[in-house]
Amino acid sequence: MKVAVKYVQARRSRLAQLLQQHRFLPLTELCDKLGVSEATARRDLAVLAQEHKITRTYGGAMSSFDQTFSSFRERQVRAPEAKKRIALAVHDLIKPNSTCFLDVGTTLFALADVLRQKPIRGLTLVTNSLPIAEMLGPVRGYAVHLLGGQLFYRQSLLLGGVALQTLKLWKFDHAFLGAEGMTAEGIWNSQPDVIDFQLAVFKRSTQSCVCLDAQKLDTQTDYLLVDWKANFSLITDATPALLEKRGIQTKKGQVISA
Amino acid sequence: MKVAVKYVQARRSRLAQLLQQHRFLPLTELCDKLGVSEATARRDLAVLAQEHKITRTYGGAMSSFDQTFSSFRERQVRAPEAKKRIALAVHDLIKPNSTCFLDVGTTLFALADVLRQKPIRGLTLVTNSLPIAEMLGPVRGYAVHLLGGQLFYRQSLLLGGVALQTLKLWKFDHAFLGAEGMTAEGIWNSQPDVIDFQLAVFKRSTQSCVCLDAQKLDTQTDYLLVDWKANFSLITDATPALLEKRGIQTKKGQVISA
DNA sequence: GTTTTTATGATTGACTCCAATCATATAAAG
DNA sequence: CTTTATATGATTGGAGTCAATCATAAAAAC
Repeated sequence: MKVAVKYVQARRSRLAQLLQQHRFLPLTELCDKLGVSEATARRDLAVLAQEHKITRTYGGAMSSFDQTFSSFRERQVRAPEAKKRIALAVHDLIKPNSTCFLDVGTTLFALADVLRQKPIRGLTLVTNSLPIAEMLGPVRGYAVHLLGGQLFYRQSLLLGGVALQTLKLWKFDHAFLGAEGMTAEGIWNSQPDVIDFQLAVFKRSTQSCVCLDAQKLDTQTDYLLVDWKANFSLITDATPALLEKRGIQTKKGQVISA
Repeated sequence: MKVAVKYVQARRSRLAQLLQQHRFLPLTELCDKLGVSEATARRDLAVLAQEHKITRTYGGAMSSFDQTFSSFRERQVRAPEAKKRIALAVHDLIKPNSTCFLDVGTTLFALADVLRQKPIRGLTLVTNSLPIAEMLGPVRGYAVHLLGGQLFYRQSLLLGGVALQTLKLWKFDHAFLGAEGMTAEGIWNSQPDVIDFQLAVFKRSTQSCVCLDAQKLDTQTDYLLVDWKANFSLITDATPALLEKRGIQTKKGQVISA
């Protein structure tokens, strides 16, 4: 039984929109929502797939537009077990009702995941990482703030003058930062404006922690963030013996082992 | 042929991680990536699904964590055609190399989608909406900035003192705002801090536009944003005749019809 | 008003996916 | 070293999905 062309187009529009709102919908559910048979839904999906408006899977469909910070999430995560251990060690440090800054990076993302799964009461969390904000935003009892700034999409982070300016409004109990490497000389990163930002975070924090796994040992990039005399803690899965073996001389109590 | 328990656990961890990095993977691809048979992959997926670490679908799997601003995206979108027309009308207004502010709301999200599909060269875009930042972040040639502030996850927006502060750093060629309703008296919204913020945006914009579809006619909420004497443009699919019929007296050239 | 076009749901046979079962081989336990 | 447990891949039969086909009914065109 033929229906009017404009009804068909409206139905297909609504179908595409439904799939934009859900990550995946099985065919039977699409039939229910649209009030059509499987055969009709299949034909609609075939047309929309051909127009690249949806993505077809076996038994269902999803939208074509990938609304996640895909370049961040596709990044190869190395040493996930070590990062998880560091994240758990950090979790043990954080007290209820405290204010923490979370930097960008896969170790901090692992920390966000632990904070999501094991919430700590009354936390105020400040970050410039959009995936971390996205991860922790739904957790009841958390007040999540973003610093703002220019969006660097590939790294899923916000930087620039605005971020530095809004940073000045904050005072953190703890700050948890990432870096690219650590050597006998200190902690290294590869972008000067990231370092500027991180130093600014240091200044505004009662306790500043750099979270690095053992794979970052002996990695030196272009810019020295801090040397070992500076006032910060290192949270790492590398043992004190291993650190000493690599010529890293830390102060008493500076290293927190994960 | 039995393999060690720790190999099984490592493989399952890697499987969960793979699915965190991709929205969906078919079973055959998971087999390829993990180097196991379908039967083994199915058993692994069954275990991970039971532990709520992944979501199983017919023919494949995806991660459990829903990494989109789901409360925003699940919101019922009404009058999508009208919103699309308004979005296209706005697109026609925007000149290359200009600086625009995009507010929160489903009409502005439709605008973001048009700006994604039909990019305008050299735009600087400022927003406090995370889905809009996420949508436009990947577009080459766009500089996307977020204002920062406290994350209101359900509305997927940033508000508060920080947002107002960082707003002061900007001057917009155009600002495109949403609202809850319009009557003979003016434009209405339902939250005072949203109105404070929007008025601050008005002040910093050469041209301020409110984008409302006809469904918002005769809708009055708690707070008046602006009356019709104020200096702003209305971009709407409601005809001038319909506006006049509802007792809305606009200034010459104030209404841009979509 | 008549003819043509086409969208629909039902049906069908082919294809894909699935869990259960089994034999085998290795890890784990004693 | 022996015995037990269990992870694996292959196989199987059942379940689910799929596109093609068809009859029907209404929209569209004339």
